[in-house]
Amino acid sequence: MLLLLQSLAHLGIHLPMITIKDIARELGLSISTVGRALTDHPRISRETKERVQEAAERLGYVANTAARVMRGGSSHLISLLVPDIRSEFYSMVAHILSTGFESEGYHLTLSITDDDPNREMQQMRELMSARVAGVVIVPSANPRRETAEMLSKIPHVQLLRRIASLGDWFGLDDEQAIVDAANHLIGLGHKKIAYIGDNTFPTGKARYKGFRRAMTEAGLKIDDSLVLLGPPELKFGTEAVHKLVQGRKPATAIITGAVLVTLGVAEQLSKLNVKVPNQISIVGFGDGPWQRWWGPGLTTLKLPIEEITTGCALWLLHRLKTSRQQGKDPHIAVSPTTLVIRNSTAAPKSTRVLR
Amino acid sequence: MLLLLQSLAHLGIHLPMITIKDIARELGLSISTVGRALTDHPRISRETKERVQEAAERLGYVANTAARVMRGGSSHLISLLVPDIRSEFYSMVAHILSTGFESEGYHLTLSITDDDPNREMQQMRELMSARVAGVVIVPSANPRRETAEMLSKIPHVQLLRRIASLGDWFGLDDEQAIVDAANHLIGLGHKKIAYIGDNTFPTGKARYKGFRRAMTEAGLKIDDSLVLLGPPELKFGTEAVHKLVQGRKPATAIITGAVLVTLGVAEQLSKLNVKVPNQISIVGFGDGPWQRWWGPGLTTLKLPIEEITTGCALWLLHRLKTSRQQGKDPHIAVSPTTLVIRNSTAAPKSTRVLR
DNA sequence: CTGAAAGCGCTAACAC
DNA sequence: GTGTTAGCGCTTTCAG
Repeated sequence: MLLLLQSLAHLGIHLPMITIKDIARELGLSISTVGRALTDHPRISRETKERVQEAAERLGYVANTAARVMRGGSSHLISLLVPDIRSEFYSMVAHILSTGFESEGYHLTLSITDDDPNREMQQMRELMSARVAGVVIVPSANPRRETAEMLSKIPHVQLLRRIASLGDWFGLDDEQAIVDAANHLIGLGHKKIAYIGDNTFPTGKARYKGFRRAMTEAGLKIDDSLVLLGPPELKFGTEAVHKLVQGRKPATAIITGAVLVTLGVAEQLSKLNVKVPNQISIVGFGDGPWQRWWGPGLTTLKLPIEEITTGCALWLLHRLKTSRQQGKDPHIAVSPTTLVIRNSTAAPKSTRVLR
Repeated sequence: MLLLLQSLAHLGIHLPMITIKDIARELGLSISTVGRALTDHPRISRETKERVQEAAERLGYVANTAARVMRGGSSHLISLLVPDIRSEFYSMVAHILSTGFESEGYHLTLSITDDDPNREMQQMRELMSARVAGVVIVPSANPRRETAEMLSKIPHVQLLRRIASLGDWFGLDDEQAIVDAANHLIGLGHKKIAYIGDNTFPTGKARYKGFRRAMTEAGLKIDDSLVLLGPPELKFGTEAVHKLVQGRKPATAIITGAVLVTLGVAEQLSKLNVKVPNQISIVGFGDGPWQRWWGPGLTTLKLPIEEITTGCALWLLHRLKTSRQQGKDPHIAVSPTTLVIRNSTAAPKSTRVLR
């Protein structure tokens, strides 16, 4: 019989799933007894439990999540909303979350927003409809009000990017990161430092602020023609390099303020055969395997992704257990970045000549 | 009232969701009328539909997927099971699938198997329980029988790796890929070619077979001490390089037969300061940004990921529409790889000396 | 210890 | 054009 069913399945005939009712009929028990046996209810005899267990396995019974959810139970689904999972950044996040949640009985769903507030809202609608237990979101620059409303109804955490009105957040010390990068260059004697980064997202603004702060504190003037602000995308990085190269005022160093921008800039510098660090120094944002191999090795800001993602996961799981949140201030966790110095940064030519 | 509800929500008090019943009460209509209005039923007056629509939006109604699923409807969930989403490879797959499915009203869930058959089985149980509509799986080397049984009950496709008994598959022409790589090296005059790859998965076996075939067809002897077989992981790649370097018989070229192995080998060659292609040539497996920048530029096999993933997505969506599969042979789609020649391959020293 | 029955939210067959 | 009702699979009272 079982074999027959399987061969039917192999033919692509998808049979109805086995339910608690089937087991009850098979064993001549009532539905509720079977249900209790399956949930290890104390007032069920061991013998009955064993019989039920055996029958369940034999018939290939799989509990129906939908039914549980309908009764007000959890979907055991936690969703991750990111702009683009191809980023090594976000794929690392997804991996950690998926692994971490699974061990707690939760399952990860993945939504790509492409930084489009409408897609983001649409995805959130789906998630609300599926009654996801929780959400980890890297929000777009300007989430729709409806998105915020939906989020407010379920446990959620922001990751990396922060929209103040959305509550809890785990992220980087963005401003200080760029301050560190700039100070490193300033310490090497650079004065004409270009900044290529984002100014759309709060994180981007913070990084840019860090750049200005470091320059100001060092008593250096910021040359506006060396500040290129745009979306945190690979394409913007490549274009920015073009502009920089074509501009009259030469920079002796570049700081990039976003992961993909760094990739675009690096790619373009290679393509244009710019000598690093002879012609120009560069400090990147984000570290991984390729940053070690690119040109002379990229001096870059290493981001504590594992750290903040793990923190984020633990926090959300905690929130899911303690159903009711304290009506307190949002939880904010800021993690520091680390400047990894390789060979893409050196003293500027003029300085070295003067020495 | 609405404002009150929202402020409550902001305090973390998660209210019960609005149901079709609430709308009915609000409007003094019956439940079924509201239900029909929401699904744009023909026999409902326009006026009623508009009133219902308005009320639904005002109250923030979100349909309950669980209820739909319980009635035999689709969960609109499609699952992707991969060993490790951090691979640029699989994250690309995830991105394409998520985007592609979303436009068809499906949502992607992500399961990490870590190539562990038990985790794989456990994940599948969860998915069956959640009544996912379909599954895209990169199977582990030896899936548990129960995993196969569960898969047989729902529409599914294998991606990249293929277990014959699991049916439909979209993958690469693995054997031919390595034949191309080997022929390139053989054409350059290499005779002592090392192969570092996997021999656990069917795909790995096919690649290794390609290596042997190319060597045999060229009349070259395969030196077993130059064949290093192990799991398709970064660590194995680095270890393999160590063994190769310590071995007495020197290879003049390396072929790597897996993406992560390539990464490990490349990393290790850099670390050991091996001159490429002077001391040794190398052909990698898989292309991306870093392969261009690594050392002199890595000659490598470019994989048509977008192509096979898109094909895979379309096929699965098709299967979901035509509920009943033809009881025919499994659908097999093989896509060719492309050898991208950069500067990590050159004629072996001895040959050049002789010229 | 076990059974009967209600109800979660929605859809659809059946009234009117 | 709209209302009534049954039932999807499961949990959870309430009865034995």
